[in-house]
Amino acid sequence: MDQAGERREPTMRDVAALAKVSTKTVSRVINDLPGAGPEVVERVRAAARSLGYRPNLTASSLRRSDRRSATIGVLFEDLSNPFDSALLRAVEDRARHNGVLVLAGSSEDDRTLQGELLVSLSARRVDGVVVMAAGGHQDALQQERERGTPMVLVDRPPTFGGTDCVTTTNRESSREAVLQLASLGHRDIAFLGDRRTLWTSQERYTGYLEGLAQAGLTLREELVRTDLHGADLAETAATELLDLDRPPSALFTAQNLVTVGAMRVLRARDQQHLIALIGFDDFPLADMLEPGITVVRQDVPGLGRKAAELIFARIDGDTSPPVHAVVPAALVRRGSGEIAPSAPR
Amino acid sequence: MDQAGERREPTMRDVAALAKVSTKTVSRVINDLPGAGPEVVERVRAAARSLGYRPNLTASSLRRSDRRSATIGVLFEDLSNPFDSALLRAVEDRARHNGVLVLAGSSEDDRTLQGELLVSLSARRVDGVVVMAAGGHQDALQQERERGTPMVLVDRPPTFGGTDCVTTTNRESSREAVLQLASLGHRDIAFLGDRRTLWTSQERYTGYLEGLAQAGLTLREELVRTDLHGADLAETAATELLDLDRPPSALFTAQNLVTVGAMRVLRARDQQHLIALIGFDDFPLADMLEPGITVVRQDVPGLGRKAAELIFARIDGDTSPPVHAVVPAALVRRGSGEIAPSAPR
DNA sequence: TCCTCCTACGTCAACGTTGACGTAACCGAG
DNA sequence: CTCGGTTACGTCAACGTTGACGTAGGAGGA
Repeated sequence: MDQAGERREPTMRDVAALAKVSTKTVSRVINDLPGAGPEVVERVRAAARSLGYRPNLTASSLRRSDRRSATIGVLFEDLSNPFDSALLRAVEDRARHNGVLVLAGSSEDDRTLQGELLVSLSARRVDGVVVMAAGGHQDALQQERERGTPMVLVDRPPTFGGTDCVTTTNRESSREAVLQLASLGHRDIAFLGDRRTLWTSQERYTGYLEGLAQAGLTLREELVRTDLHGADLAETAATELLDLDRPPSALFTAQNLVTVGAMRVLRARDQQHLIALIGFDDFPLADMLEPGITVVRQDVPGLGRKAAELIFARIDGDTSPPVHAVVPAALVRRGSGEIAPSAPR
Repeated sequence: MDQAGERREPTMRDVAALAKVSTKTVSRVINDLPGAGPEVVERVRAAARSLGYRPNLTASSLRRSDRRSATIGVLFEDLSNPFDSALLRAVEDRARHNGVLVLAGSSEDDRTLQGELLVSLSARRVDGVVVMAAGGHQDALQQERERGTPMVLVDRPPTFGGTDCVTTTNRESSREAVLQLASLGHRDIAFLGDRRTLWTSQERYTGYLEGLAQAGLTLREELVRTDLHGADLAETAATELLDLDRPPSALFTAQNLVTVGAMRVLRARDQQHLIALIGFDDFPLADMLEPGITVVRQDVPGLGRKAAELIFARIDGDTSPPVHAVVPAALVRRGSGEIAPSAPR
């Protein structure tokens, strides 16, 4: 069997020859354009079928005036992360609806890699890109945007103007989580966050501060731990926090993997029923744990749908002012966030 | 700001004009081909940079003799499923290494949709496709394959010849799981499986039968439940099984979501420490549950890497006989699979 | 000195498709 | 019967790029 098949793909010319018409007429039939009589249409269709003809979209988009490739780029941090993949899926569904396919890539939160992928995408002349911006400066994104590429940022807003974005209620929901803990009597609430370069981390931290302030609590700086990228760093930080002379009675973990790391530590010390925990971002089976993990759940499909809507509107020529859409997240109470402080001091 | 930027992309012609050379020379410089003097190279590079020139890969691949698009298609069941997305990520990493991007789509185990996506991919002239075949007949896949498109199937083998595939040790690992349960004294081991049309389900069921036979146990047909697509159906089935007059003392759940459904039921009835459970396919946090869930863990990155290796070899013209690569899975003992039968009868 | 070979370019056409435009045949109205 | 309009095609060139091939000029050998 020929894996690298040598057969030339049939072209419009082949179909035209078989149907005894011009290639232009074949083009009309294939694209359902008027100007072809019924019997010619039938003849062309039959010829195309018998040759196994498939239109070549790359040639077509090269020649077409709108220059559309019917392809968009999606550049997320890590496609194997449940958050990212759920987002991708939501975008994909909306894209399919428009007959558009998705070129997907993982930037690993690395600006260089993100830039390279962006170049690869633009070399393929995608109609637009949906990007989860890597932390730090966004020069490459801005440059691409200024070249005219329709662009929507998700999860994190642009640091430059003129570009749509979709984010969640990071600050408000974080504040709500902290207020929930405070209302139970917690006075020592720790913050464990991801990289400080990430906008979401900053926003969630701000929400934490607002929550403390609103509850009349004072910030204990030693209870704030940031730059915890990955569950392992989170574990270390959680251990250190719990080993303090005056340890926190509640933890607010501001990211997925940070929550997991903190959970591991609590379980290892058998403190999961003593120390309250609220995490940002839901994860599968959070309800099956003992206790169930209270989380701020983002509306991931909602984020993806909105991002897709925006990018397709822009591709279709919508020139209204840039939008910053905010999709509300919700506090899901499952137990771990409803633990009262054990021994008030 | 112009979201739908009207600026025409600079072309080789523009660069050539500015550098006062022919487009062919620009082509040589851009592609690092010999036949351009050092100062011309510098002039062209400068012109390209100042115009912000970006090569148009679609035009290039149209004209090139090898006709490569440097893009492959990936068609999985559901990109938001952790198994699928981990697989995608592994393929993507290998692809990036070759300067290749990935067009990704979810077929939802629907043959029609899979066929449509396949057509979309081939219209974009992808260099090859990696497919998780939808259940049932694979006519569309076979047809595409016979047109000469390099193709590798993952997770499920082709029902037609001449095509590479990569699968895991479904049967052997299932047998091992059942033998593990039998060795603890379990005689009533239930099987809960996904759609019977799926090859993996069939293989895992066969492994279950082999395990029973090898342990000298007789099959009780009422303990076999299949076609459980999704956690909800699995819940119903598990409930019914546990309500039998002579309920199983151990469950072998042959798929991800089926395991989750069964777990929910066990927990709801507070039997998670009484009834043994082994699931096929690992999932995040399986170790954090009480008890930890014993699973057959597939080597997902290994599967993805192998699939990518095969597809790129074929794209590069490897015409050796088709391969069926098998990546070993491993039994991960965490507790739920090590529960002995409570009251032997 | 003349011829050959090589280097560094340029010219031209073609990849598969479609926009712009041309034209022959036909139709209905005046 | 003529004229304007419409329908159903066809012709041609161009999208951005590269393969095939041509050529001027210089280097080098006999």
